[in-house]
Amino acid sequence: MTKARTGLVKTDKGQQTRATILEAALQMFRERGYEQTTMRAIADRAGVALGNAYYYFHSKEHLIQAFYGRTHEEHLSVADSVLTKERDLKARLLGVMRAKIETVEPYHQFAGKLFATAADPHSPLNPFSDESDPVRQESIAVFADVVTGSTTRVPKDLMTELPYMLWLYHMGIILFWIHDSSPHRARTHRLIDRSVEILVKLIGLASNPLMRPLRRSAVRLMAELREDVSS
Amino acid sequence: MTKARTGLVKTDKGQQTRATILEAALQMFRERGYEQTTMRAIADRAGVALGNAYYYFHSKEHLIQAFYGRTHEEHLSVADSVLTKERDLKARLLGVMRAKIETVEPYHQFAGKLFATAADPHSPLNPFSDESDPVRQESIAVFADVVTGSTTRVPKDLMTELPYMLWLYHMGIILFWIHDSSPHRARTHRLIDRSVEILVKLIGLASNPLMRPLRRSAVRLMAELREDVSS
DNA sequence: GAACAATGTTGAACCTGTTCAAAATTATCT
DNA sequence: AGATAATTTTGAACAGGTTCAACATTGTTC
Repeated sequence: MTKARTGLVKTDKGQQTRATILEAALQMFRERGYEQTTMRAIADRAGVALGNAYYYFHSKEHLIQAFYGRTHEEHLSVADSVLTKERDLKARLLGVMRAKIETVEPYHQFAGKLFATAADPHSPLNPFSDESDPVRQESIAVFADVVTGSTTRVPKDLMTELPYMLWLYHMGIILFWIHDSSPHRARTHRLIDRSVEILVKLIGLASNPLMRPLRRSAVRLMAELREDVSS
Repeated sequence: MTKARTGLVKTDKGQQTRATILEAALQMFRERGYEQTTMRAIADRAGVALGNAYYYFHSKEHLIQAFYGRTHEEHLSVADSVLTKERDLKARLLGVMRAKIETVEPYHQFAGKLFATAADPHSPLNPFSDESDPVRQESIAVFADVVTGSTTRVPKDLMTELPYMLWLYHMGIILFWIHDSSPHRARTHRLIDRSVEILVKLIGLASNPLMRPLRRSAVRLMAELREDVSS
């Protein structure tokens, strides 16, 4: 049903051209933002014809997806180095979240457009879409690791859903970050600090027997949420 | 800083033309979706020249804003009738949420694009932007009413932030609804049922002295979130 | 190496959102 | 009414994303 993978590359030369175009695009996106960067300009800087850019990227939006994958990989590696060092849940979550923000910072200016495109359910960039499933799964796996690799014990039923919950939480933070125009993104950092603290408290509380009914409803709710997404 | 109000209307005739164009637009959006509807087609159906549509709506996106305002008003009135009948917090919140979904249902098909546009921080449609402030404030006021008009007592510090929290929650539900392709939007309705139940439980728990520290951090977090938005 | 197929590249043409100067209409004033 | 100003309407022109048929290059087969 969904489109084929972006870009038809069968040759080394093809690979090379594709990379050149992507490089040109990301560079210009950083320099003058998404809107201001014209497909013609990208092709020019890459030294290819306009049509050639479309041979490798079905649309201007698909260039965003490439960016997506790139920062994602970067985040994976930075997050990984945090997760091998720390055992404390709070430190782990904090580290991963900070890594995310830092990874993505150079693109703050055009991240808005990115997210906007991504919000459209018909867009392949949509974080809930089939097409972004691989990236999403990896992302969720990171949050699973955050919890399982920590010293905090989590009730089994919650453990099933917690990674996805944290992923959603992290999407919320990204949303805030996009709107954050404070110097050095200070507010986002403060928000992360505070929200992580609360989350960790909540996760701690979750084991309390008093919390059981609430926890169960929350878990069931999440399960349903996920079901909808993947169907 | 921000643009003047959409559409410069000084005359009855102007008002009339504006309405005709908006009507044509919404109708076509419903029929074939946002993307498929061309500004030229809208102008045609409204029986005016292309440029004239732009005289009343600065851009195609601004037509969405008009739609926004319209469903908003409709929701206000439906919600109001619920809030005068019911005293029980759960029933009130449930009623308001269901009213929202029903109001917005006819536009499900192009709501995706709507939300996508809205997600861009530079867009005037952005629900956090100055330009949508009036609508947002009214919306938040509804949720304030939901709580204060109910029989449930809420700690004062929480009460300050709760309406905004509920508004955010409602945005989340809308986001889910947009992605919901189940028949009759069954999943969204189930999600509302379950999440409202949880929320009401949580609000009940919030008065518990044990919850005080957590509640306080949550409130402070929210206050900060809002601050960022309005600055 | 010649013939053929697969892959990559080109640029003109198309579509649609948007702008704008000029024209038409309507309101206001004397 | 006539003159003048304000408002509304027009359509041509522009810009940038996208498509596509033709051309060029590279790989494969005999």
